[in-house]
Amino acid sequence: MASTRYHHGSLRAALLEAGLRIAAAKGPAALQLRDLAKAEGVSASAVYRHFPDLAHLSAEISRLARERLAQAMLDAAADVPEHPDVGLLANRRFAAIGRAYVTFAVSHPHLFDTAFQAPGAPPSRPDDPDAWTVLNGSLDALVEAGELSTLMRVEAPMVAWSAVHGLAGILVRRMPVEPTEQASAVESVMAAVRRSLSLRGDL
Amino acid sequence: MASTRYHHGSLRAALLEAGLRIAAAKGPAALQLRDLAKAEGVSASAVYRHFPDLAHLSAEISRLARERLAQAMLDAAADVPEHPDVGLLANRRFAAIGRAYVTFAVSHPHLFDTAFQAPGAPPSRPDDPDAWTVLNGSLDALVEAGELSTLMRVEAPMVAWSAVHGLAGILVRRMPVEPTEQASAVESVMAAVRRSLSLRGDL
DNA sequence: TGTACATCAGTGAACGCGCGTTCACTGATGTAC
DNA sequence: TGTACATCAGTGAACGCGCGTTCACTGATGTAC
Repeated sequence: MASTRYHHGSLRAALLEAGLRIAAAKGPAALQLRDLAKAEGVSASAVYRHFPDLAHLSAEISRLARERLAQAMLDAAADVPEHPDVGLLANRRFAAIGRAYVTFAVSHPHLFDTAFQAPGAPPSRPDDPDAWTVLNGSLDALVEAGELSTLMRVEAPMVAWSAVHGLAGILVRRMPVEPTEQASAVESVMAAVRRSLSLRGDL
Repeated sequence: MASTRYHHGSLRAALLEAGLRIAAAKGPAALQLRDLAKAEGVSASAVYRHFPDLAHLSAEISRLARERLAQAMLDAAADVPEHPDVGLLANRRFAAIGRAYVTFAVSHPHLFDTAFQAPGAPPSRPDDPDAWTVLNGSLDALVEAGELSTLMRVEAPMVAWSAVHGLAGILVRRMPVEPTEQASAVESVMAAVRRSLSLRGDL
């Protein structure tokens, strides 16, 4: 219905969506102004009605990619079924968000790259949701449930994030890991994080 | 002495060195054929005497960056003083190569990016030295010294590498970590890896 | 309700730039006799 | 030892391309009266 209109109506949002699509398919280097405009059937100069330049546009797309990742983590945590043992539940949710992080990276490697590429301009607003905040919320729940000591709580974010972020990066670039080993690699690293934080091993 | 000669003499090697210098200073995106040629005072087309195209040249530079990283790990291990307790020594060397990995990334962030960027072409020969091999050698030494179980040995490479690679990536992109926290973040993650592999805590 | 007009959101041609690459060439080097 | 010549490793001008961006413009929209 919007295809033949002279006024697009929501070009800004449409450009961001097209950017996510293009980035997911071809990687952040494929975010080119002319291609983004063409994807929406619009002239290249129309983009400048909504963004000062390409750097700002791709910064927004990068932020959206990070938000998708964070949302995948939230969704994974919400998918964990309720359980009377709140400690077990908190452990399972913590595991779920870690797994979701790696799964997102493997499923959408180009989007993962887009999320953590230097975007050339700072995004206009902070990530919402934000992966770091989601992780810390999960750790707070573990402390509240008495599953994680307040001492461990201090270093837990860096320990957990380093592990899953590194694993994600390794799997995305397919470094020395064969595809068959991927699943076991994920479980190995998740279990290692739990051991290093003295969390339960059996979930 | 080679500056005014019509024949450069060792242009291939010089281009690779210039590439490392440029990549270290400005990142892998700055590896442009004309700039590389200019850095050696040579016409752009001279490059084609030594490389089929830019993709192959940058693939070699990327490989050299990875080799530098691996060499930094080897050097760090070699710098650990000898000790009668071979178990302690193996632990210290393992810690040293992990620290060296992160230190290299923080000290040469652009080179770290260059090492793990998709280079557009496969390198002409395998990495030598190779970081993955160095890591595994270090783990073998731990097993030989009776410090690491053969069961843990299986998953140890992915666990250790994920942690340091992830930490390196986080610190390089300065995500939510303030500079003052960097040193403690490194020690936290290193200690976490040791705990997760049931290695000694006191080195 | 209808009309005038300011404002908004597009068009499309053009610009300048810098990129990787090609091409015909030429100076330097090494080897055969 | 000196010379002819094939080969190697450069030059430098040119090409085509695609990029982000600018500019004068015009069609569509909404608001005041």
